[in-house]
Order: sequence, then C-alpha cells, then structure tokens
Amino acid sequence: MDKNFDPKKEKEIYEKWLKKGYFQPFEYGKSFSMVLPPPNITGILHMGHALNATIYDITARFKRMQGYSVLLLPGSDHASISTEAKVVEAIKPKSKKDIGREAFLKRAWEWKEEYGNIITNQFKTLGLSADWSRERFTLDDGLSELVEKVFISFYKKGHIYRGEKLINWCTHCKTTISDAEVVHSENKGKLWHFEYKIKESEETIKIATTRPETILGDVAVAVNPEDERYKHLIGKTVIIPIVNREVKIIEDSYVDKDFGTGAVKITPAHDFNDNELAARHELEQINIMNDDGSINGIHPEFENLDRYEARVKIIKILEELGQFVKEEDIENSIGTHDRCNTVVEPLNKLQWFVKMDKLAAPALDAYESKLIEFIPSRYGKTYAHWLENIKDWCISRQLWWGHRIPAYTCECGHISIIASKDEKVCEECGGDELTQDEDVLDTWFSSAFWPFSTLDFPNGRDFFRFFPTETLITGYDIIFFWVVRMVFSSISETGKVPFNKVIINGLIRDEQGRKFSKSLGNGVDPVEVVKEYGADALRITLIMGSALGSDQRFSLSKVETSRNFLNKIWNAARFVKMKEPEEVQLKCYFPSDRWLISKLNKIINEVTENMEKYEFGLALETLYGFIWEDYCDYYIEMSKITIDGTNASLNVLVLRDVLFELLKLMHPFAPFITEEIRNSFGKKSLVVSEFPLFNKQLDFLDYSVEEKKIEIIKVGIKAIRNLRAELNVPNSQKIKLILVTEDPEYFKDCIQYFSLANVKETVINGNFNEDSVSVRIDKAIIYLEDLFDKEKEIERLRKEVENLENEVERAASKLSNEGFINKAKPYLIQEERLKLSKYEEALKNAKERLQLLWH
RNA sequence: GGACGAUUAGCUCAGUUGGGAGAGCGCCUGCCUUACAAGCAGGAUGUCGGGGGUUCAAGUCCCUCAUUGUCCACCA
Repeated sequence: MDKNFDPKKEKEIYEKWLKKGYFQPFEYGKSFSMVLPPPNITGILHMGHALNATIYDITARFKRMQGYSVLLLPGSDHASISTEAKVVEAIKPKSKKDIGREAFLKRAWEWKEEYGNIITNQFKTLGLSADWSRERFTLDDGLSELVEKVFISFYKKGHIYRGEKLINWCTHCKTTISDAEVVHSENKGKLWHFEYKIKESEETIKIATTRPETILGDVAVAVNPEDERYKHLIGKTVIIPIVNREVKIIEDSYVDKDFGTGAVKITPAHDFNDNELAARHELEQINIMNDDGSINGIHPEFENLDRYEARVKIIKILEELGQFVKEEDIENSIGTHDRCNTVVEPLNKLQWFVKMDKLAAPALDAYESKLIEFIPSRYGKTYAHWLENIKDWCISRQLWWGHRIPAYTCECGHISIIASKDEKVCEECGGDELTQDEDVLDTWFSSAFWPFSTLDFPNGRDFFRFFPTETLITGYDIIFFWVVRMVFSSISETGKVPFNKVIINGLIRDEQGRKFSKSLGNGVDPVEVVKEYGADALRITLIMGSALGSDQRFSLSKVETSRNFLNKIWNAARFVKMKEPEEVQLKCYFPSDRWLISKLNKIINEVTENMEKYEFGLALETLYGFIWEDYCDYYIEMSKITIDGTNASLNVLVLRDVLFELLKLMHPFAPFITEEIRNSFGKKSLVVSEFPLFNKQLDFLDYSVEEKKIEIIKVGIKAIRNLRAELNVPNSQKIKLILVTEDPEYFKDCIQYFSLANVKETVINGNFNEDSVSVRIDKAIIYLEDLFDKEKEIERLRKEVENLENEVERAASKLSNEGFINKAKPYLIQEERLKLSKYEEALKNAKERLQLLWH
C-alpha cells in the first residue's frame, strides 16, 4: 500500500462498481427505493447538489448493506424556461420566430445532447450509487406520454381549467410564470402624490402611487368608508389626468386610511389587489401594456414607450399640469422573476390553470395523518401552511421547449383535450381541422409526477415493486415547487403518497456565511474539491458536524480535516496490513481486545440507530472519535505491545477484523477509500457487504468488565503522561511504576499497557519510596518510582485534596437533598452514592499521604 | 405584519426522552517513537445571549427581552 490514498483511483473504483452492476436493485428481497431530484440539464454541480447527493448516497449504501433491494433512480429535468433561454442565446442573431418551432426544438435537443449530461457525470464523481440503467429524462417519450395522460386525467376530474385571469408575466422571458416563481424583495422606491380633479367641483382628491404609468389604466379611486376626510366625496366623479377618463370615487375597507393619502387609484388590469377590488365593485378592466412591458395603444403619446420611460413622462406631464403634489421615499416589495430578475408584471391573459382546492385537501390530510413525515419536523408546518393558502396554479408557458399542451381547438370553437398518439377529431363536431395550443407546460408540472412517471406508472413492473418510494431528500427552498406538487399529483393519480419521509437538507454557505452566488463569485466548485481532495473528503466535510436541515458554512480547511481523517484510516490499514497474520481459528483475547470489541459493539449500535434516523452527522462523529482515539491512538498502540508476546497472531486477528468492521461502518460515508483498503486485503466489495450488526449477547459476557478495566488504565496512562510533561521528564527516560491496589488480580494482565506512557516496568504492590510522585486511578494508586519531587508532589496532593473535597461536598449535598432522594431515578441515586464513597475514600488517602510527606 | 430558526471555547459548529459542558480548526509546550508530521503526547480558554419561571435537578422545558437569519404575506 502506498503511503497515502490517491483520489485519482476513485474513478477506476467507480467504474468497477458500474461494471459489476452493484447499483442495480437485487431481483428479490424487501425493496427500498428513492428517486433523485432531477437536476436541470442546464445546471452544473454546486455544493447544494453535492450535499443532497451525499445524503441520498449514504442512505442508499446503508440500506443496501442492510440487505434491502435498493433502487436509487437518477435523471434530469428538461428545465423548460432555462434551456429555452440558452438555446435562444445560441441561435442569435436569429430569433425563435425566424427559425420556427420545429427547427428550434431540433436545436434544443442538440443542445441537450451536448450539455445535458454534464451534471449527470458530475454526480458520478461523487460516488453516487444510482442505477444509471434506469436513468430518466422528463422529456423522454414515456414520461411525456404520462404527462399528457395526467393532464387529461386532471382535466376530466375538473382539476384543470382554462381562463382569463391576472397572471404574473415576465416581460423579458415573454411568458407567464407561477406565483412560486416570483420572488418578493424589499426595495427602495418612491411614492408619488398626485392631485385628481373632481368633476363639477373646485375640490380635488390626492392619491398616492408607486406606479404612475398605470394611471392610464385607472378605473376608479377608492377610499376607506370610515375615512372622515373623504366621506363626502364617495360617489363623486373624478377625472383621470392625461386620459381624461371619468371614474367614480368608491368606498372599500381594503383601503388603509393611514397609508399615503388614504385614497387609492384603482388599476384592475395591472395589480392583484386592485383586480380583486374591481371584481367586488364590478369595474371594467383597461389593459395598457404590451407583452414586452411597453405601453400599448391606449394613448397615442405613450404607444410603445417602455413602462419606466412612460412613468417618467407621466410624472413630468402631471408636474406641468400642476397636479403633482410631492414624491417621498418608500420601502416596498416588488416581485421579480426568479430566473432573470426582471420585475414581474401582472397582466390579464388566457391561460391554463390547475384548480387547487380539491387537490390540496388530501395532500394536507396526508401530512396531518402522518402518512408523510418531515425531518426536521418543523418543515411540515411550511408544507401545511403553503397548502392551506394555495392559489390556482398557472401551468401554461409561452415557450416551445417542454410538454406541449394537449389541447386542440376546432374550427367550431370547441377545445378538445386529446393525447398526441390518439386520432385528432373534435369531440363536439367531429371535425378534423384542429389546431394545437401553442403553449407548453410549466416544468414543474412534469416534475410533479417524477416519483411515479420514472417507475412506468401505471403498469410498469418497477411501479409495483418500488412505489411508493421511501424517502425524499431535498432543500427547503423547493418544498413549494416540488414536494407539495408531487404529493397532490401522486395522491390524485396513484391514490398513494409518493414517499413516506421528506428529509430537508440545509444550505451550503461560504466561509462568511453568505449564500453561494454567481454575482458574488464566492462559489466553490465541488468538482475541483473532488479533484484535489477526493470525493470521500468532500462527502465527509458536508456531513460531519452539521445538524440535519440547518445551513452550514463550507471551507477548505474543513475538507483538509476530513482528508486527514481518511488518511488516518488509510494508515491504520497500512499498519494492519504490515502485521497481517496467517489465518488462525482460535480466539483468545487480551484485555485490550475485549475492550475494543465491546466498545465497537456499542458503537455499531449507536451508529446504526443514528443512521436509521438520518442523523448522519452524529453517526459520523461517533465513528471519528472511535476510530481516531480508541482504535488508532490506544488499541493499535496497545497491540504493538501484545503482538510482541507469544499469541501475536491471535491479537492481529482482532486488529484486522475490527478494521474490517470499521470499513463497513465508514463505507456509506467514504465509499472509495474504504473499498480500496478492503480490496488490498483481497476481500469482496463493500458495496455488497453486510452492515455490522449489534451483538446483544456481548453484554452478557464479561467484555464489559474488560472494557471498564482498560478505560481505567487509559486514565492512568493519561495521568502519567501528564505528570511527565509537568515534571519535564523526557520521553527517552523510562520510568518504573509501583501500582498499589487491594485487587492485584484485577490489574495483573493489563499493567503492560502502561508502556504507552514510556514505562519500562510496573510492579504490583511492591515497595515504594514515600517521596515518589503518585497518580490516582480507580481502585489503585500508582507511584512513579523514579520521579522524586517532594514539593511538586505536595502541591499536586493539595490540589487533589481540594478537588476531592469539592466533589464530596457536591455529592453529599445532592444526596442529602430530600427532593433528589425522593424523585430522582433510583439508578442515579445509586450512582451518586457510589461516587460519594469513592471520593471519600480517595480524599482520606490523599490526606494521609499529604500528612506523611509533611514530615 | 405573520411563521420558523439561530445565539455554547478565539473561529466553525455538535450536544437525540432534563441528571456533573464536547469536537474540529487555531493557540502554547515537547516530540522526525519503526501506520500516519495530513502525525504523536501534553496544556489553556466557557456567567451555554440577558432576565424570569417550572423542577430535587435546566445548555436542554415554559414565558419574556435583545441581537440575527430564513420563509410567507394584498399595504397602493
């Protein structure tokens, strides 16, 4: 074995796994399935993906080793709007319209072939044990067919309708977007106050607005009915400036008296609130805007003028008219498109919608009846809250790349919903002159079926075997986009929830706690990290020391820590390899062996329990401590002593077997290095090995006695080392120990281990010099025969006495507390009593010795 | 405006039913000890954000305040 593990080997190892087909589920057995969130084909791997994939893979490998037939299904998403934007960019200077739909889609597929696999391949470098033979793409024939089927099914069930409503429009992407795609952010804006004239009156009414350009579309002015200032004006007619439209002053409790002037201009075609208010008052709607955000022909002076230029112009005109009052600074929230950051414009459009009320109810029930569990549980509230307030989902997009809506308009005007493979005839008149709807569906519409579309619902074998899936792992930012929609779609179509558990992973931030972002340029490329430190190091970095669902900071120094840990394991293996014995059947252990085996057994239990709860961070921390401190720093060092004895080969067996168990425990976290080590011992792959099992019976044997004993010895070793450092005794100077105890048998077989503290000889209950420095451990006092320093010893004893007195006092007061005696659990009281007597004994001894040394 | 987090060693963070505060990094001291200097040994540092409460017992449960973050929301 080389001195260090070379991460370059990871690729080779991964390919071997693929070749062996290890990532495909077993033919039989209890199944455990998960679908991976399909990344956008436009995406490249970022740390968030890496974290998510790591959690998935740890789960999959763990379950596979437990004997489940594990399916981890990968795939990618066509990412309608993102991909379309890339292709639009690529065909420039030509436009979509220039080349036409067919040619455009051809280009898009070419783009997908060229770039679509980048992210998939990046997932492989992380060691993801996904079944690539089942890889899917949301625009694959089978999946596309299902999208149509579900659309038709939804339509028939009344979940889908077409209607003209105010929707979010992106003037840059020239398409509708859903509420979930609009990000609201606080913004410094202006609030302009204008004066509107009242017809046949000298009076005016002042209104305030952040969007003066929408004056062109005003259809009313609203005031609060309780507002004394305006009560007398209700019902009067005002004249909208510039357009000189005559509209009424109306009352509505929606209006906030204390905001602005207390009077609001109403523009129902360009504002959601105004729209609702207008509906209540049956006001007309006046559209003033083109699809690109410019003003339409509503007023010749503004035609084709951009909305922001129009705003400036209108303010200027009103100033000239003397109807401008003032402008003030204001904090308000504006909505932008999450993909392009363009300010979203509410516009009236004829679109397709998913009606949410009937779909949302069972999805909410599933959560409330605990069919779906969120981990951490607080995210369940986020899910429920969204469902409780959900609005209809606008699913049509004015794009070409995606699933085209299977709606066909006949010459007779009737719209038929027909799957593309079926014969296209109008359901109403039987005519065959049908035109298909130009729009495609929201990407998330097809993603919503991912857990069953990928398993060939409704008749596929995989569907029966692997649906519902077990666990979904995702970031909290995507609960609305994806989790909610998968649940209601799945319940509607399959009658089942798509998964039982939703694990929410946190965000990865930079060293200063900022989000990774392109504009900050603070991103760290996981692929680069993998290249330099290896996938294992990255995986461990992302898992260790972080709690589920909470954000974490990423830094290369953390990766180094992980790499060092892996290196530690590697080198421990090198040591084992060096000592590797002939096969020996007989089992006869030293105390250190029993200690290690007993402790390992407990660790197996602890790790397994935490892994079952998806508490991978805790499981890994347990392993880290056990491997580094117990196995390497103590056991290996102890084995160097025992291996020199007569039963060397027996001892090595434990050394090696425990390593093998540790490799298995570590394999889900660090699959490559563990596999490589195991390989070098000529053993079969860890991927198909069994995860270590907790052995309950060990508890009944005397292993725990040995475990306790070595722990006592460890305390002694540490104390001796400490004293040596304090007294400046160089390592080269070996010392002799006298161990004074009432139970010589107990210590007989383990005094050899004191050589870890550079002790050359230990004698039990021999004569010792009263001036020797001493160390107290459980059941014994150790005198360091060759070290005399009366002053230091007295000083040390004084400290000890002081400490012990405190301990005795603490324990005694606790035990004299009636409440404690009456209410604490019995074993705790027992423990406390034991401690007290131990401390009292030790205190007595220390005092006696102090007395002795004074003379 | 609402909801949900966070506040623990200099830094990054663990801490799973309440029962004597932990790790990694950094820092100081001494070691090239034949698996590992990506290492070994030793050491220092905490009013667990403030205040109140429940309890025999609170980092852990409840209330409140402060600072901070995220998400949701129709204030023009």
